[in-house]
Amino acid sequence: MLKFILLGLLDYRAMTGYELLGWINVSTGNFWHAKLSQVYATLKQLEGDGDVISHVEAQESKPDKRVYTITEAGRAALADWLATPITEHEVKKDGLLAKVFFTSPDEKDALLSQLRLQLKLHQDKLSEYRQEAPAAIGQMLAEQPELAMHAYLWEATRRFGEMYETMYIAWLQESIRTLSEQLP
Amino acid sequence: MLKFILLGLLDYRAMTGYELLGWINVSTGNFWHAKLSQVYATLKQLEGDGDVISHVEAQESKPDKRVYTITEAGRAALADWLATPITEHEVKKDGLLAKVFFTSPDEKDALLSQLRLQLKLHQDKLSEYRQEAPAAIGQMLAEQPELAMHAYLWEATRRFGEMYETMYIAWLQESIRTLSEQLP
DNA sequence: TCGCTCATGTAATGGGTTACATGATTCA
DNA sequence: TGAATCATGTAACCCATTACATGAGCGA
Repeated sequence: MLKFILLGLLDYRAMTGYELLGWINVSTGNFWHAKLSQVYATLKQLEGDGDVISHVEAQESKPDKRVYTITEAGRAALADWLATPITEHEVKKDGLLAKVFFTSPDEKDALLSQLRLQLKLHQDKLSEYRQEAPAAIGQMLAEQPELAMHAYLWEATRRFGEMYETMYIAWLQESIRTLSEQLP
Repeated sequence: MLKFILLGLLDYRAMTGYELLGWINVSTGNFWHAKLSQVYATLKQLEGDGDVISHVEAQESKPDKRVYTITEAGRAALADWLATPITEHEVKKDGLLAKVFFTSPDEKDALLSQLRLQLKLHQDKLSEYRQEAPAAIGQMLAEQPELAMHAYLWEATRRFGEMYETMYIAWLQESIRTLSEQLP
């Protein structure tokens, strides 16, 4: 539900669609992401539902921008979503696991090289969670010092990313080792 | 791509849509899932593309069934997909993390009880990976002993589920502990 | 001069969920 | 008697991606 991600961010402060995507990329990118086109489409839908309102601001030496502000109805919708607990186990989808599952056992070398490529991708992501992500939290706090208490929650989600990538790397290393022994 | 999951399963043996969903639930459910309606729709699409063919079989005291068989073109499409490496970091989506991120810091109690509910869900899932999942692999091997080499690959994906749930539980426990101290 | 940042959107298509519609057999 | 299993599908809708379309300013 990108809808709620946008409402959550607009609850911090009014922003344009372009700015929203910037925040998504540095903060919620860990657990939710979107394309700019979807951000604009969703904002339009939110405005139609009365959850946000917008106005156009002219700028010097930059294009005009449309700034979105959350409404009371929008705050209520957000609070409602936050208060609704998730009671089912959320199912993940992972294309790599699908390939591992269905690879033909005689394609051992191709599989192992795909796993080694993944290892590099996940190691890079891990160092991002350890370096860029804490910096992004600091940046957000610098812009909005009143959100200090929120930083603990942001940190918890960053920490998830760190633990997830650590686990993924451990699984890749274990799998590379055991499959290289087990497959013919 | 449910398409490739279905081709992968049909490469083991010919099956009906209903049977395919049964296998998805006990084997690939870990990394890919689908609704029955989507399975039927995707099979129809695959048949239109020439990747599978089907025929109807009459049964005693059961409804007629339509059995799908993979074609040479389907095998080629599957091999092609398997050979194409994933070169980008796959982005996950997680509704719980979204809620943690955007929860108001003064909703501490509501948040903690949502995290405790999740803890139970993930603990149940972990024991499923430790009990039902190995049994399902044994079951698949009993039905198709010629797939013995595939079992190493299936086990690798089962192991991912086990490690993922273990990590998720550790994160939940850590977050419950630290947030209950940090939030007011 | 080339690519990046800022800035906005629409249209077509694809992938997936929910709801609808049907019906026999078997087991508790 | 009621629920579960077996068995098939369609239609409407929602969410998301890709492609298209435009354009100024700035720094290398």
